Amino acid sequence: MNILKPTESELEILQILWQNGPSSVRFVNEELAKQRDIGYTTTLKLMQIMFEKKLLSRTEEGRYHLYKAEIGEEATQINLLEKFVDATFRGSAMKLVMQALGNHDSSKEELEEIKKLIESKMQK
Amino acid sequence: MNILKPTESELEILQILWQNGPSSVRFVNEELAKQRDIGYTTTLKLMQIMFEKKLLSRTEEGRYHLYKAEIGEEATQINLLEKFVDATFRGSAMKLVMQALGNHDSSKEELEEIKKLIESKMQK
DNA sequence: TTTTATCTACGAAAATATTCGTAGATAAAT
DNA sequence: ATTTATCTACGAATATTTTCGTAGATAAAA
Repeated sequence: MNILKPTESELEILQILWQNGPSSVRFVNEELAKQRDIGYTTTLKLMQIMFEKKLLSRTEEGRYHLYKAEIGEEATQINLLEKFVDATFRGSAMKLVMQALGNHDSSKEELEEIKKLIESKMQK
Repeated sequence: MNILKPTESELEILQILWQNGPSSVRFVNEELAKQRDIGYTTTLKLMQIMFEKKLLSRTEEGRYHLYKAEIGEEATQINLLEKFVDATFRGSAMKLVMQALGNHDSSKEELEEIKKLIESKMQK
């Protein structure tokens, strides 16, 4: 569907919408403001631009708008991951995985889950 | 040492220097030109800016300069990975690993290597 | 009904990143 | 020795992203 790469600010907004579902500008702005300084009209403008780009859709709910992410979280992650692996790890997803496993603590359950995935892939 | 986040163009240049060792602007430009349209003075300017930011160092070799990456490849990867995981996977490195494993083919040897790493982590 | 608060639309400033033209110096080629 | 090629430095134009002020509309409060 969408091949656009969201900017950093856009991704922040998408995250909030993915986590909370369709939301008003006011709500998104308040969430963003928890993380950093940002004015209401800044958030509004960003979301309007994203609407033009079709990254978001919106419905009129009385006087205000309810915005909804038009691109899926997982599809976007895959898309961005692809580009990130190319740019940072010269295309080697394995290098990235090793790096991520090496530098982030993870629970036994998570490791177990990954192990299972690997074993299933090794079958083939 | 360096906490700066290189831009996309800067990362491209760093990759070339990491792969080829200290290089002239001319060489870096030719490598970049293989990937996309870019003029010599554009590359020069980028590298001069990176020199100012201390991302690169340089030595005078006769009439021209030899540039060298001042930040390590692995340290940079770890740094960027950290930010990427936060921005794209809300901090869940495991999600990223699963996604990367799921969407990229990998050889039995590579999978074996990862499996070993996981097993060694599970010991603890 | 007048004031106050809250929303959208819009334009433009500010910040950041990328691109390139021009000038001056030096080496290489003719 | 003159021309040509190649290098650096520098400034500025472009492009992209982020930020916010202002104006107009409508609802809520006083």
